[in-house]
Amino acid sequence: MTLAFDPIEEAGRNWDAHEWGATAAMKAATALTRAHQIVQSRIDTALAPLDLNFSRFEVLALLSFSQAGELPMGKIGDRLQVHAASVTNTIQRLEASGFVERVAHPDDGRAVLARMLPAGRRVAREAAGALAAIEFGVDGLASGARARVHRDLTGFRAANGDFS
Amino acid sequence: MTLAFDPIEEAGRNWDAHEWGATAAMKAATALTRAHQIVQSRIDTALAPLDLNFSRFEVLALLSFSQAGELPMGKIGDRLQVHAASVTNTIQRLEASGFVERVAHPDDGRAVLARMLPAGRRVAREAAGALAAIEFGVDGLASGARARVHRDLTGFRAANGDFS
DNA sequence: AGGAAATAGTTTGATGTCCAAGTACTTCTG
DNA sequence: CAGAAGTACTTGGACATCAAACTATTTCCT
Repeated sequence: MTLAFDPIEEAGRNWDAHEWGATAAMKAATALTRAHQIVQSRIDTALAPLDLNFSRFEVLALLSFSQAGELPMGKIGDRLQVHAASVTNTIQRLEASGFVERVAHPDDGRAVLARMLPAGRRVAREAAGALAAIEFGVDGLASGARARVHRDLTGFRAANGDFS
Repeated sequence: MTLAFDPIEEAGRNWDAHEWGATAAMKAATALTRAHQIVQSRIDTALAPLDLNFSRFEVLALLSFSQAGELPMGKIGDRLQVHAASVTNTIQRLEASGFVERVAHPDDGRAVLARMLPAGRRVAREAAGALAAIEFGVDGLASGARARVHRDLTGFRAANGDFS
């Protein structure tokens, strides 16, 4: 279903006509939402054949980059900025796929380590290739636009306390 | 939980170190995702006291802008680019809140019209004010950045067939 | 040392989204 | 004009996320 006009521009005209205010902000926020949906959908499509979605891939990538190939659950949640319950769910899914295992933390009886298994390391590399091949879904952004968006959104994230 | 560094930059360094490729694309896509999460969360927080979320608000806005204050379900899905099943769900929720009613389409026995009720029209206006007050969550983007992001992402959406 | 407070995870329940299948109605076609 | 094909919507199931309540363990404080 492709519309013959930009629904965001149409919404902007209506927004103005009704004097609802902040039209430019509305258009920027809505464009951001739509663009995100497109990117996410393309990424998930590329990862589906590998029995992964983006969340699960992010966990595998994080474990790939860690020294020992293992991290406590909480650390994973902090880094990926997702809720602890979501981490539990994601790790269970990865465990069911045979990509990670859960082991007790040696020094802290409360903590659980997620540890990468060989199949996980293999699929992570493969998934990275699949994502690079589709340019993370943003090949529709020329390199200039890509850098601008990255820079502007990084400033936005900083302004909103995403990191400091 | 605020990290003391940008996790996206950190991921970029690891990505490079492991030669996983397409680092710039990865950073742009990830920044887009995080920025979207921030905006969405701020919008939903602003709308929660009105018994709305962004999806339900979008439907009310669309109905507010329509001539008769009513639209067939399918039309709503097309415009907002969401699945028909999601429209059904969203309208049921709005109906339960007393914001819309569902009536049979006069000319097409298959179709159902969602029709705005007075309470819906009232809350839509109120919600629009609440969103304008927080600048749709993008007040962290200065007007220059806002226009750039809007323009670049509109180009991206067009390149991906979001409209033509 | 010993109880209060903090921390790490899991579980449960509410939301929301999509896909696939099903129902009902309309339009197309020979 | 009857059967085939298409369209509009709903339903049920899978999945993901988050918030709140709960368990277990550790740390802090006197």
